Amino acid sequence: MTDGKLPDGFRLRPESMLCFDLYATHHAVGQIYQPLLSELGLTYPQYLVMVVLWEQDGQTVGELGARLDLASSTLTPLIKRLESQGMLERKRDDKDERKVRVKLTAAGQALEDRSGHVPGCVAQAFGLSLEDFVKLHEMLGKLRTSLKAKTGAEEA
Amino acid sequence: MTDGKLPDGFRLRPESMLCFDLYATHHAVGQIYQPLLSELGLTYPQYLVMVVLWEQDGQTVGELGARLDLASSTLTPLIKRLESQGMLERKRDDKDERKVRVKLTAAGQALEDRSGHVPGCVAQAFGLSLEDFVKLHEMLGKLRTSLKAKTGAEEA
DNA sequence: TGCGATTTAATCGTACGCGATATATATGAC
DNA sequence: GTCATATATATCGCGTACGATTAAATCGCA
Repeated sequence: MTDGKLPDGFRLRPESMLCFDLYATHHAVGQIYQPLLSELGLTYPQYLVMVVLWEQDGQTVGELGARLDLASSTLTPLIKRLESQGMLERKRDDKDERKVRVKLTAAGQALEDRSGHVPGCVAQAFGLSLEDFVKLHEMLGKLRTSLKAKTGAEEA
Repeated sequence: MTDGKLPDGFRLRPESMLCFDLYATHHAVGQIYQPLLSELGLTYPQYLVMVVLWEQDGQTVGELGARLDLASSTLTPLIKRLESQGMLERKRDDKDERKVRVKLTAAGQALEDRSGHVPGCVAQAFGLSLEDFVKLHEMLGKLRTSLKAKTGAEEA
């Protein structure tokens, strides 16, 4: 693969293209999350933001974006929707007024417990062995590292 | 994983969540495709539709949707944009007027050659060994099968 | 100190993506 | 043949997503 060549039979058949795999799998995962999250009043991207905040509260919009690979043009409206739902508050940083810090409300913190079953349900739907789970996690991480190096390469 | 339990340390850390992996990797792949496809005047989803049509021309909207896991609410406007760009034509099926058949124009067919470098460029950016490539393809396929069985399960 | 360059969010326009709904066509029971 | 049902696509409203731009705050450095 490092020579930029694909083996015969993999070329252009959508089912054999990794981009298609990721596209379709990402889709299918969304379908699994959707009913679980709608009970909590969250969309899938909103859930990811909450997960990141549950891990560390009070992050800036930029820090959330770095974690989730999202631009402010996506995050700002998304966060405002979560704010209007009472899950969090937006407040300018005291030291640096350019930054907006996102802090969970009590309701936002409480949602972590109410969502405790979600990872287990999803993991069960995955139906992967622990070995495959870890292997997949590793390979996707490696893939992302390679892709991001490539994305940034032309800018240097 | 089949017992719905995650090993300690994987719980809720976004970097360890497979949904996050897929989300972020899907993202990163989009970033790789974007500059390549913008030269061709295509978005990433539009490219996927074209790939499916290059494989077999004249499919119905429903068949395209089945391949790409997309509803008509997504496909209809997307296909209309491709039509207005002169890449394809939409025509009601003679036998069944409910169906819309999508046929490539000469320009749409010609685009296949102009896009010939894309899969190789992307594969190179992936930076995976052939072994990892095939393994990842297999695991994502297995994962999708499991997820789709789960998605349809409640409906039965 | 002053002022241009950089950083950080927000805004805008376009394009997905989906659930719910609408509309037109086809099918089947009788 | 008629009407209920099913199927195929289209439409609508909402919520992402992103590139380009804007505006405000901060920083760097002469």
